[in-house]
Amino acid sequence: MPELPEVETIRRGLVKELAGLTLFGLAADESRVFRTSAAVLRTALSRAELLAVERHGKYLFLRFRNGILLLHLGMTGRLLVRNQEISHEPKKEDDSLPRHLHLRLFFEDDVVLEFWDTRLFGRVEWFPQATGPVRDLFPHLGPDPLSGEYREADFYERLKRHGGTRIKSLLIDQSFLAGLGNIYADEVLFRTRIHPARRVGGLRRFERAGLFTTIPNLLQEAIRKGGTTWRDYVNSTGGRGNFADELQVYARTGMPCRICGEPVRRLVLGGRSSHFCPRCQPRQGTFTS
DNA sequence: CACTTGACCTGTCCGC
DNA sequence: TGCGGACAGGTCAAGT
Repeated sequence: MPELPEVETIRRGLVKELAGLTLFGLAADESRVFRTSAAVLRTALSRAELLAVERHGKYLFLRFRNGILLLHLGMTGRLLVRNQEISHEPKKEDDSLPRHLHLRLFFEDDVVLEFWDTRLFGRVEWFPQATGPVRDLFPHLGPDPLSGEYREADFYERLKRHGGTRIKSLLIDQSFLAGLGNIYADEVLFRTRIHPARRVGGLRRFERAGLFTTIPNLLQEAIRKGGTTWRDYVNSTGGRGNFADELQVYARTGMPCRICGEPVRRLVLGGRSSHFCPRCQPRQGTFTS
């Protein structure tokens, strides 16, 4: 489900609902989302005060005094904050969890954080004794476009190293930029009028500049709308995001382009669907800035 | 090294 | 109603 705007929306929700609370227990299943065993988690996270909720790209982190818990939602992961009293699900650590619910974190004041994931592409991992920036835990990730690490000269410099790559594939490569996924990559390319199959080396200067500014602007706009609910995504209170109304090309195959009326087309690149308008985003590029 | 493909999972939808 | 295939917002390992 979630790309940067959805993860950021969840992060803000968790800050609001969990900040400063102490975690005193957990229930976990044996699923493959766990990179750290439940026994280790249980030991590390008994009586732990939540200090901060942080994010880099699509990676979400719960910071405690004795370490950092990584939560990655993969394709279908959900994080839901519930109140114990109204939750009908297991109330004790040793009760078994319903299908697709993999982790429950019990906080004080009857607050419970639940991690659900049907497709099991998500990930839960404990980094003991981690006290530095969360970014250091994943050095192979590229800069987060909403962080101070995202800088114009560096962006152009790194684009140069991937001249033979199709721009769509590069935009969703998390080692190039952390945060864009299939939806927002397609939307960025529509807004910059760049055909997804074009090679990075063939982009013109105004197109590279357009990408640099459009990427963070689009992400911010999506965050303001609470992210995109397409199929599975919901925020930490179970609510939907409204950015789906703003999508110009993603999942609009065959529907008229909102700018020129030409039917939106779909094409597979690097195994992923790409949606674009063949008139607004010609393969050979546009000639105006 | 740069880049592509397939695997990992489950669920839904669509055509027959 | 059932069955097969295509498709799904992400990452990772293995292939060319």
